[in-house]
Amino acid sequence: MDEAAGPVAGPAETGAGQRRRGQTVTIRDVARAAGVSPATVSRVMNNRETVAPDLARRVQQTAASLGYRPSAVAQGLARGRTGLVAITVPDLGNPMFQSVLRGLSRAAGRDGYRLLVTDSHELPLEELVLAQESRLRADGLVLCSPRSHDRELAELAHTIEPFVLVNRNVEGVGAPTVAVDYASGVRAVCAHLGWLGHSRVAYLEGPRASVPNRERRETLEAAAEGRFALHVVECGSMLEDGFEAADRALATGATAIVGYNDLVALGAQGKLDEIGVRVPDQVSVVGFDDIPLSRYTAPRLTTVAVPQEDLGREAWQRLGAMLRGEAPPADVCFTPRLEVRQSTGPALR
Amino acid sequence: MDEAAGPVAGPAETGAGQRRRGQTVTIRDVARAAGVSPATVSRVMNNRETVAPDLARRVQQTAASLGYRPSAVAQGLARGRTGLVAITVPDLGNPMFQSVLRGLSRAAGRDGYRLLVTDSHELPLEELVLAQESRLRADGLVLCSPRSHDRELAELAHTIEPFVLVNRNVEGVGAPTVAVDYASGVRAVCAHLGWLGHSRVAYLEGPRASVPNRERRETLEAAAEGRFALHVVECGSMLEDGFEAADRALATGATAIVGYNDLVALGAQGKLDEIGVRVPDQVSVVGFDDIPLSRYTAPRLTTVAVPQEDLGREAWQRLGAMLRGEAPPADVCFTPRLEVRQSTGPALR
DNA sequence: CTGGCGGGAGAAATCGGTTTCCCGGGGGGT
DNA sequence: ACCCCCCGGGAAACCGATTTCTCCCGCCAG
Repeated sequence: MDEAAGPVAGPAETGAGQRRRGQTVTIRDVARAAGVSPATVSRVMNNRETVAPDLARRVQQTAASLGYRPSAVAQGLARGRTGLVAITVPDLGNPMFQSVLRGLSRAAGRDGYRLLVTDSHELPLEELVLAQESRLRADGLVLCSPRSHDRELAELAHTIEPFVLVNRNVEGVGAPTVAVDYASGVRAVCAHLGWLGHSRVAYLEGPRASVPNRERRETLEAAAEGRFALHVVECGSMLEDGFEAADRALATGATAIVGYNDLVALGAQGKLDEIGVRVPDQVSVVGFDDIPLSRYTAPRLTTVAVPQEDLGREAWQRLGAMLRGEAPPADVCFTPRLEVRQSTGPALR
Repeated sequence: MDEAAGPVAGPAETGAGQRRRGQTVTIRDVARAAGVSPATVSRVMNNRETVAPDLARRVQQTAASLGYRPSAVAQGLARGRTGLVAITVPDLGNPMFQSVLRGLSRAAGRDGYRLLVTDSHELPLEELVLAQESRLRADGLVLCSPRSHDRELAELAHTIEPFVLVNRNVEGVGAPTVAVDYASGVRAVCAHLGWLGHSRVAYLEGPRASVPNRERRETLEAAAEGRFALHVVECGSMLEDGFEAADRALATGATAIVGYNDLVALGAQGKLDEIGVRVPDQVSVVGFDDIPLSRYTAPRLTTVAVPQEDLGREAWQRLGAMLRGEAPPADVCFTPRLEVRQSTGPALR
């Protein structure tokens, strides 16, 4: 229990620095202890070249010995930038968004920005409020797959600028956009299932507020026309939702189940396994996103692969540019790739 | 109602409130427009009772019509609190930490705090630097399963206070702690495997820097004494690591594989499936954490279940108390529960 | 009628840095 | 030898709020 064995403390305790309130060391304390002005300390801390080398060294030593660490908040106020990027996602528990997060985190981190993460819990109403609030504490915002209505988003757009939209296009909003052409993914799925001879397909529908969901459903409906019967089953976006919806999907007589996302598909697959329905022998299953786990389940999941980390990275390219006052790169739209694995097979006749 | 009492400063200056730099509406703009002092605007915005009702209303209307939104940064500086909590995790991609995050986010959110999330990418060296940096922008910190050495952590503890430790005990650090008694979990696993007749067990080891890993390994080694042969296989903390380590685990002749966590266990299970080794008929698999997916894989994973969201919630209880200046509740240590599912079975002789 | 009391609101200090402005001095050019 | 320019560094304004201190005014009691 060696208590005060402080290896750091050392030469502090100079008669100068009496703390007013807390024991935070301010720039003024350092200035006084080093016998210079706060301005000089600031210059030294920011590596301005206009300070004489020996003076700079002295200030640095003083700062170090006092354990001075500049207040990020005060810097934020003075500089007019916080060094934070806010990101709002519908569900932090979804690996898809985690990957986007990671991509963003890596890219922004390289430029010295940190992430302020907000989970809107799939609630369209809270979403924009949370986004606004986060934006207030950050320099920019990434709105990931927002569930809000176009109109509200457009109305409040000016309150969250600068921001980037990921996984969603909104008419009348001038924000840079990073999107995915899910429709082409859906068509690939249909072609694949058609080739395998499936004639009854069930779609496990995502949250009603989700725009990607609507897009997937509508594209499925359009592609199904004259090729196979499509049954839309209410579901959700999480594992449990898929698990519970599987029964209803089977009840439609479908031989192939398309999940709103991989979580839902895997949840359904779990249920099928539990009730002894073999995948893909009896029923095929398809997901969206290609979350890392899809590669490791048994059977491995056939899914529409989205370049998740790229989404985050591209988002930062645009947001970062705006923060630097540059024009952001043009909007980008990724074309997903159908990753055929083992959860799909010939239709059972 | 003396509206015209000319406190509106700018007589000659074309009366317009010209913005110096950006077009941010400040409290002074509102004050000028409403014909009051900034102090009064501040009082109104913070619902202080000492303002006459009609004046308050007028100020509110002015603020609204100008679209005034107080700067969170300036408030942070003036109030001495930012309303942010920082949390540092080794790997955001691990569902285990996501659940902790969610628990923390919910609990802290109820008290009006937002989360600043930092991923240390399993790098012990960066970890504390990142933590310090985050702490600077937040009012408190939650260090989740830190990989750093006890000594460094103890040395730097004062730079990140107030903070709470999750999933780790550190000698000589006065921080409140929320822990899990993994040792008892490990013993439960051993009892379970022993009962099933396993005599050769492989442990897929996590990151070297992970303290829970060391604890699990050592407890396993101790419990194995005289009961079964234990082979420690180098692995990691992610799906791919488990996938790649599975072969080496099999090569030891083990009939049961214990993964460092669920991801590793599931990765290994994926490999076993791929090479045609049946689980649990030929080999049993056990994980740690009980991430949501473990319930849905085929076969469903036997795992040591940790109350993940509770960890986050309890962490906030302690941090929140400290931020309020109260004494934090006593340290807590959860006892995990062995969740026996389908990935474990009798040993193949 | 007057002193005391209290509530409402403004002036100014403060929070902890950054940055502009300005001044004194040394060096170089003519 | 003189003048100008440049450079290092201090004083002070500023960023946008909060909060203390103070003042003014009206009301009530003596």
